[in-house]
Amino acid sequence: MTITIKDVAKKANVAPSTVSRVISNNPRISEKTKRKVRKVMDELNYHPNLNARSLANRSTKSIGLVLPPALDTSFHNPFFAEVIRGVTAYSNQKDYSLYFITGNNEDEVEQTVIKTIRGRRVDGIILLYSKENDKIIDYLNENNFPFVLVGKPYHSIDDITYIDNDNYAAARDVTNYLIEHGHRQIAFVGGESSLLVTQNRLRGFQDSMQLNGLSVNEEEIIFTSFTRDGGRKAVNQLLELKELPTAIVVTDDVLALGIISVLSEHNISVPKNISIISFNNAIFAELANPPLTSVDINIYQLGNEAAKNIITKIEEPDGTEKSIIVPYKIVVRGTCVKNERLTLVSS
Amino acid sequence: MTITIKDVAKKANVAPSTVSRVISNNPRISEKTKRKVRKVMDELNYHPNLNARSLANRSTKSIGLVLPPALDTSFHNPFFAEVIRGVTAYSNQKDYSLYFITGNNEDEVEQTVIKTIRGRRVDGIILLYSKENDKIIDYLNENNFPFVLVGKPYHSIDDITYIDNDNYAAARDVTNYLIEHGHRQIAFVGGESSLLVTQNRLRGFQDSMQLNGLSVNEEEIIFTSFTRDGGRKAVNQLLELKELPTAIVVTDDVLALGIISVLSEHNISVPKNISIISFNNAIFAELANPPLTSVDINIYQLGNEAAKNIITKIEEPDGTEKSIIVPYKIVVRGTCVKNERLTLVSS
DNA sequence: GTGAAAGCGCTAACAG
DNA sequence: CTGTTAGCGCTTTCAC
Repeated sequence: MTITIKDVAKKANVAPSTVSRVISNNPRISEKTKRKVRKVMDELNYHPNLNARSLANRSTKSIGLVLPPALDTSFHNPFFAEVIRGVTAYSNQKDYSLYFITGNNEDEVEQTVIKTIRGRRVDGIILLYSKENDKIIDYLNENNFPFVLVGKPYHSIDDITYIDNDNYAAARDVTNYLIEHGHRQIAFVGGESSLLVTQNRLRGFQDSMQLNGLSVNEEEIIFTSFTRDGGRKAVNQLLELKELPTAIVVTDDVLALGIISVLSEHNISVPKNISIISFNNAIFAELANPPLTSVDINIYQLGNEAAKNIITKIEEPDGTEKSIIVPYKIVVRGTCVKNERLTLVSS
Repeated sequence: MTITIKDVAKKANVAPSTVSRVISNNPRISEKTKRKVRKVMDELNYHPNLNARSLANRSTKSIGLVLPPALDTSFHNPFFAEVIRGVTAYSNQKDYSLYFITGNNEDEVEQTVIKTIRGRRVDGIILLYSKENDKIIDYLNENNFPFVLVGKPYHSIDDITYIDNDNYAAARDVTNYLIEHGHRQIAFVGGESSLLVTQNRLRGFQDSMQLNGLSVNEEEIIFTSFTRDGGRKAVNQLLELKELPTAIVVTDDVLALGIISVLSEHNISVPKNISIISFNNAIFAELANPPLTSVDINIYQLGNEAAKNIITKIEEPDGTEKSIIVPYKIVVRGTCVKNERLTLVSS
């Protein structure tokens, strides 16, 4: 029923091996027979069986995309859709397919990764998130399996190729920006504290504050989840402070959204009563009310570079692919203004 | 280097076929040898080569997820992340993997679908969107390839299994809801008009209006894109009306977000000056400012049922899988209030 | 430049 | 209950 390489060979009066060579565009085949064979392939509407091919040549032309566990609130983050866009653009062009790897919890994800790799379903892996003590990264490293990380590695930073922004610098910039706008009491709200991106942005924030002679209390640093309850938790904690900060550095637009909404329940208006600056410039940052002042981290490019990196790594195993830092920039919109409140905090 | 079924067989003193049977948990193998073989598999850390297996038994245990072209603004819609969550939950449990199929434009998507299917990389397809004159759906239909559609088919509705909400009824409900709240002049804003979901919701809106003796001008029906510019375009068109509507039915939360934000640029506040009710109850509907009154269409369940459907279809080709209508409900939040404006429109 | 034949790692009759 | 034997559809030496 299914038409195979043999059918093509027979009809074109050549050997199967010749057809195979035509498929892979082997230069040792004459243009004449190439044309002849291609014509027959068209007539028969032939499409190669990719499993057979993968089995024979030990290559799948597929790459595995590892996402955080589907039950995590972060799974919904538009960040992933946008990285995947970037990945797709490049991988499609290079004729690579994407395998989607996730699970309901961390263990399931890990098991799926192992099964997929050992099952020889993919030639390489793109890890779409980075967190502390991640077993997957260790597995990949130990087994010398080609992979690239989107984000900063928790350890072995010199042995792992990664694509990331300079989140530390970005967070410093952002904090400096607030300080330049007259803010002195600034809080920090981040996502899960085990996420590397949270940690890096926190350090940038802290260093900027310190270098500017500003103090940060422990209660002004908050970790929470990407839900309304998460936003509520953060806001409640802020409300308990003797004085409300005049500005907040928020590590993610989704988080900012929730905080703004909950604040307005309390009749605290952004940016009039409090300024917010967040990260990622997700697609809806411009759709928010008010539109978010946010750090554009070039998510698309992050994905695109990751794809480029893993594919060349696969195709040139001896090549020495380097990690890449993607630039960022602050996009000023409507959540951030000069501090009008008189502040008694002195350096 | 790679350890195969033969290695396991040798070490366990059985034939390769026996090992194969143990893997597939064939009941005709004694518990004793099963244990023995499994022990050896563990010791050798054996994992089957899935390509070889797929080649031999003509089944991949993979399903293809077809997404809209990555360049479409709709690609970012959190809808997809949530359906995929639903799909994942079920497919993981059933030990199916997911292949990610998309492209930069419609043709690319179609080519990728064909290559993937003919290349025997997947056993079935879940189509994650439904639009007019979709070639992919025709291809799938003509080739009798197992697939299920999330959304309503454009044609051949009796030959295609689909998972959808009753979007027509939902839109009627929503419009009735606004009318019951005193609104008389109501506008409609939808996404791309070629999307079936847009069409179905529009019909529901129109019928409700008509049945309530309310008229709708052509200019009060607007199609636009999921961006701020899209929102701006819609708002501008509304501002040109002799009188601003007191309420809007919006087919998607993302759209609603943009409209609310642009309206507030014009000092038109939601819900004070205009009520909005939208669809999907996306993850950030509750995070918006104000939180969106939205129709919860149970996206997760949509995905879950789709997975269930396609997998049983694959495993029982003679079974008669039926289409499924997933329930919806209006979630009242903060974008919708009673019409306070005096209206002269009479029925 | 092209063909013959072996083999990738697994499953599926068929036999016993 | 288990082993033997042919493939699945392709690629890849090795000849010529």
